[in-house]
Amino acid sequence: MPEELPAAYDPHAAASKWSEAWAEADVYRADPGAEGPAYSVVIPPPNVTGSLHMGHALNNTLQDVMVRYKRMDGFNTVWVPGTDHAGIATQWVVRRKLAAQGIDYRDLGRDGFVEKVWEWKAEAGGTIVNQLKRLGVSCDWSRERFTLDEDLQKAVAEHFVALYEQGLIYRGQRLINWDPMDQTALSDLEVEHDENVPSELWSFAYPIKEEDGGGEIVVATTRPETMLGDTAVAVHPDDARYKHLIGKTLTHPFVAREIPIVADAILVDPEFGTGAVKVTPAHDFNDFDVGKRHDLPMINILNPDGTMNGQAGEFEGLSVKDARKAVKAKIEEVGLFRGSKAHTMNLGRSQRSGAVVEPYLSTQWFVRMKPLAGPALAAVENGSTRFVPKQWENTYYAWLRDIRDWCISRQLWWGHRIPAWYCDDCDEVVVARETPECCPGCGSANLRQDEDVLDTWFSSALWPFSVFGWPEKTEDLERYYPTSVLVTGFDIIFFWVARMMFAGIHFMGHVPFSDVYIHALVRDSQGQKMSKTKGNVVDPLEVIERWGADAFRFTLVAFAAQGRDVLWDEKRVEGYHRFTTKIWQALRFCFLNAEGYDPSGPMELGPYDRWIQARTGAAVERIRAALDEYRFNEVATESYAFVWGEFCDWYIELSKSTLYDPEVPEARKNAVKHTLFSTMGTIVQLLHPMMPFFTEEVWSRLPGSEGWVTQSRFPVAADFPSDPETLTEVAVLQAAITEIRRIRGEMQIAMRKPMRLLVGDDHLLELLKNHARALKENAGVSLERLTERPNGAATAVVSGVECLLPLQGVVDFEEELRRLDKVIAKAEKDIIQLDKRLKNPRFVSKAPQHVVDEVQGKRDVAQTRLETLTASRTRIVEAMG
RNA sequence: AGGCACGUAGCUCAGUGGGAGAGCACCGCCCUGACACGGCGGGGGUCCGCGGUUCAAAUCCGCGCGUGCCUACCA
Repeated sequence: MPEELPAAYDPHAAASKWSEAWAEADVYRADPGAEGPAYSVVIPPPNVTGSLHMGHALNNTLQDVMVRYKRMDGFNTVWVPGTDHAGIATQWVVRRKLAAQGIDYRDLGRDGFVEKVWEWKAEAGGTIVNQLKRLGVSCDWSRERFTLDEDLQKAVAEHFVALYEQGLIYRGQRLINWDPMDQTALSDLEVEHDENVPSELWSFAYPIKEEDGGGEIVVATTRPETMLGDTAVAVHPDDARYKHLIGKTLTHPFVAREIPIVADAILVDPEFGTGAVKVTPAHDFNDFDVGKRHDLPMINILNPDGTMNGQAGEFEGLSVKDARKAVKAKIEEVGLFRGSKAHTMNLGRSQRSGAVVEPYLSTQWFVRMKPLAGPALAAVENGSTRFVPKQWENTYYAWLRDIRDWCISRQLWWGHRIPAWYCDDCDEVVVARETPECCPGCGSANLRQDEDVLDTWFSSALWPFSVFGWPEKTEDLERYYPTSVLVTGFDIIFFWVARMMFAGIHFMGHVPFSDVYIHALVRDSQGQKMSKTKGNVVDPLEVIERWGADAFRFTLVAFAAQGRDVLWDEKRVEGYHRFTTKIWQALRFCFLNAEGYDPSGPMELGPYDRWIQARTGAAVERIRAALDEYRFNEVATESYAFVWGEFCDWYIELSKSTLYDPEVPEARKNAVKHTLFSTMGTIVQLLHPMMPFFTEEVWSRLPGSEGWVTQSRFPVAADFPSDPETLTEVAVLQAAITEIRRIRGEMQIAMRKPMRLLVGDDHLLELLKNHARALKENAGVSLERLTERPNGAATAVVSGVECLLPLQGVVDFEEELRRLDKVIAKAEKDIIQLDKRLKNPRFVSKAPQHVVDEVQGKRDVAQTRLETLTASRTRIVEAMG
């Protein structure tokens, strides 16, 4: 061996060695001035305080595969990494941390708290970045961004102010989703719905005023406490039961209020419940609309913390839960209770805190979505951006077509402060990029900035261009926007993808990415979503610890079939770890046989060398095609099949017959040695996007390899000459070897027992003669011309030609008889099946000619085979007497 | 309620109109000079069910059953 080759690959040593080397040489730093078409990718920024989970690992591995491939393929490639400030999530984490130290975050005040968050960010923010690095991602770390970086804050301010100036952002009092635990507004998307929550449909009566004829009207509700905020009861205008009551007045039993009975065909389904609906405009989205239609008062009965406020009268101060109990008790006490029945319903909860979300009347900032959604919709419809797999386009369409205005203000301290100021001395609202000195309305200096921050996704929407310096016109922005592909999970198509689309189109005049690759969720092997509460979370770093990043990444790629969830199974990682071992062993083989290798010496390619070259070209083509179409699982399985199934199983084995043959001239041997090394080189190039550390380690040891594999040129199929004749010839050889091995296997004849292969057909004999040594070494047979039929022989049919393996003294004839009966049965079955089609006149007349010919050809082959085998059987029987 | 996926070997999954595939698991033989983390060979499947289109269906269409996910204001 020309140099010391360790017995096994050490993934951890290689990982640290190569990540340091690459970082030191700065090989992944993008240069906008360099040549090549741009290929740019921005990372979906993980939460800055988060840690790497399987979703991140999958997401970033797939991006890295594409980025490394394109970089090797001559593109001017940039992959911008970064992290997200993740408003609610991060605030929540720090709040809890402080609470654990006995500190109430509110005591710190806004500035003090924000300072604590920055401290935490400094401490924890590096975690996920370092974990990503361990995964081996080839990000340009010099371009790392954080969504709260100063220049990104500028971008967000620009975004907000510009939309405001264009009338696309407004401030208004609306019913919004309120999280009483975090005490902040949420967008519709941040509310998750628990399905089929058991509940009760509880009925009570509102007394009709005496002057209006007295009596009562019964309503049903799942939230009795909201009756404190009722300002009407609605019935269907056509409902005969209630028609006469429309316009009558009801007396509220607990608060000094009279409420009307109104007719509303939109809200009321006469079939449901009693057909009469209590209306609480300030605490229910439907009722809010009813309130607007009928100009009803909107009475807010809740405090921000979810307790009842002064409007609730005697119930003030109670939590929703307690108020519900108390209201029910009181209604029963005054005799208005009218029954209850079980009911299941959906319950909205805060995605983050889990608190039951209350529809809540409040003044917030909103983005007017309709004008922005239109172009974002059109861009996908007209193909400017395509989703892979395509089915996700429907999801995207559905949401944008039915979009509602986006509530972007959050009552948090951590995030982008809303660039709006209110004048204390007049009603002026100032929305500005820079802090205004004084009120433009009255000149007062008493300006207060809005206390709230913006929805985190409001800044994420800008990510594909803010990371490149927008709103400044930078060289990066010019060169790398729009980006090439966005790789992300389907769970944030609405949150993020759609919003980047309209922001990109609106501000940059161009979609932010041409492709959106949507990958699946990583689940456990039972198909369950991984979650801490279920305890089925797999930590990617532990997997890397056990098997190395290369095998781990390869597994993720192999699992990433389009449109299917990844059901994690660590056995697969073990399998792909063995794959690296296998390649390592192949490398050892190369070195063990490298003696006398002269890269510049004379070379004469043999058939096996030409064969593996042609096969390599075919593999390159398939792997490139799979990469180009994001068929990641095929990239992995095609590579695996080629390396193991063709290079190791066949080429290396066949090469031995050349290398170990003293008759073969040196030039042929030199060509084999060269082909071994050069094919190893191609293999690690093909595998590099998936297994960066391993391939760099192998590459570094290959004689003649220059530089780093990560900077080498991705293989091109055209560089590998196709050679149909050799392909056919070797295929015949493989068929012969396989056939003989099967006979040996089935008849339990060990390889070390030599056998003779008798071939009568001249053409086949000539062909096989060229491979006599390969036959000897791989099938344990010596080749002879068939002159006289031996007494009792096994029959191998190779490309339609009968070949005999004399069994005299090797095996019991009974064995061969049993084997023959089996293969004869198979041949008969084949013929019956093929005949079924050929004897069908409609098949012969209607199917394309080439298909008919193909079937006929197969039938002929099977027929010959059957006849040969039957004849052999007869002879065996005769030989046995 | 609507929408979208999915249902193929024991397990995890490829396979979108021409005789059912891979990996793992299983069985048999083999420690042959890269590799036993290996080699060679083998068994195993009403392609969820029913109907239809077609010369031909795992593949296209319809209905049904099952599973998962997304969206939705039924009080």
